[in-house]
Amino acid sequence: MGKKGTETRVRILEATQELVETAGYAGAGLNQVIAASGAPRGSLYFHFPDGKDQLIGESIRRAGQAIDAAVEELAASGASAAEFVEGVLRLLGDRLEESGWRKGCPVATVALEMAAASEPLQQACSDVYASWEAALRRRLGGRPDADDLAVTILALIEGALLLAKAHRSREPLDRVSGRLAALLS
Amino acid sequence: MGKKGTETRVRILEATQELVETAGYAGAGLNQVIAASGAPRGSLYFHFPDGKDQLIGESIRRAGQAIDAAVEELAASGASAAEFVEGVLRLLGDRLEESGWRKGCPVATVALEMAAASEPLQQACSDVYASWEAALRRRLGGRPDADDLAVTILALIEGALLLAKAHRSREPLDRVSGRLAALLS
DNA sequence: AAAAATATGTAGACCGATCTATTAAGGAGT
DNA sequence: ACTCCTTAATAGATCGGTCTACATATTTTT
Repeated sequence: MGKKGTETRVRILEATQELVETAGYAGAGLNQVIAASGAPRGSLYFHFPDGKDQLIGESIRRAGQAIDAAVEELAASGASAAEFVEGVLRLLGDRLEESGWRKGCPVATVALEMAAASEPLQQACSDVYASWEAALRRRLGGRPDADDLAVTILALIEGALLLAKAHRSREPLDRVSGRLAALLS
Repeated sequence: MGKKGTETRVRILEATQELVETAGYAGAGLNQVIAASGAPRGSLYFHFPDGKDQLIGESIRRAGQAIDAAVEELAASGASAAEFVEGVLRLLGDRLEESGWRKGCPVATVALEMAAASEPLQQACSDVYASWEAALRRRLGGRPDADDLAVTILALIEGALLLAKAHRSREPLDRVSGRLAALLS
């Protein structure tokens, strides 16, 4: 794959990521992707011959990895487990607010839309969540209840992010932050 | 409003509720609503002259009240706070699994899709969440940290429901259930 | 009570816009 | 010269929404 080709491919993926996170699978049109990325229609189908499903599937996995990397970085520095999770909530809250309440969880909307529709996309979302859960479990390693706790923390983060987006306010994130100590005691 | 008219209005709302919960705002087409409800196009626009936004707004609020009523019923019977929340999780888990992983939170998908789009719909979702939060706060009444706790429990429920739908499995709900005691201690 | 008049609701054809996807041809890079 | 990639026209389906004609209740008038 040539240099130019790879660049457009990435531009298309980035535009898709952005649009899907804002409007979901059905709400993000390929025409919008084309307009936002600057790539023409034919290029889209050259790089993603299987169409919208392939495009969004790849963009979901890509977004998942980006969050994964950011969390992994936080995991290395944080002191206590509670401080680490607080850091994640702060990071996601910043991202959400700075984007004008558009960028919450890049997977959630598609996961909800596609749970009963496209098998491959449902799988992509499931995989991303599993990978985040694994990252949390590693960070909480050692505890006897690390499995339950990792799922619970992930649910708490996702739920708080959902409420924050719905209310257009950081308050849910902050309030949840304050209850972490009890959960991780 | 005559009897017949009210009946079709309700049939339309019920069909909308079902479709929106499965596919979201953009994914639920009015043609599908018409087909599922059996009502003709003209009736839809007679009962909901402001179109799709009005239709989905009303259906969201309606669905919110239904969940509210179910939770209120549970609140009366449950013994401890933890047992009460466990009951809610069991109820929602049953609903989700029995529907073939289609019916999770009737508000979440639209809330995520519309946070940065339609103001009235964003408000509708925000209101429904606020009313659920108030119901939880009432049930937890007395505790000094009831405010924080209500938001945290709601986030936990929403997050667990999201993960359960994404993975098509009750496991997240069950694991979260097991950690409630620590949170509510 | 019968008839006329007025709401109330149903029915579906139709509109322009937009959707995803395909196609055949040509330009750019190596 | 040959592959990689872009370009834009186009297809066919579906989208939300409007419109007119019709049927069915409900009330008003005689």
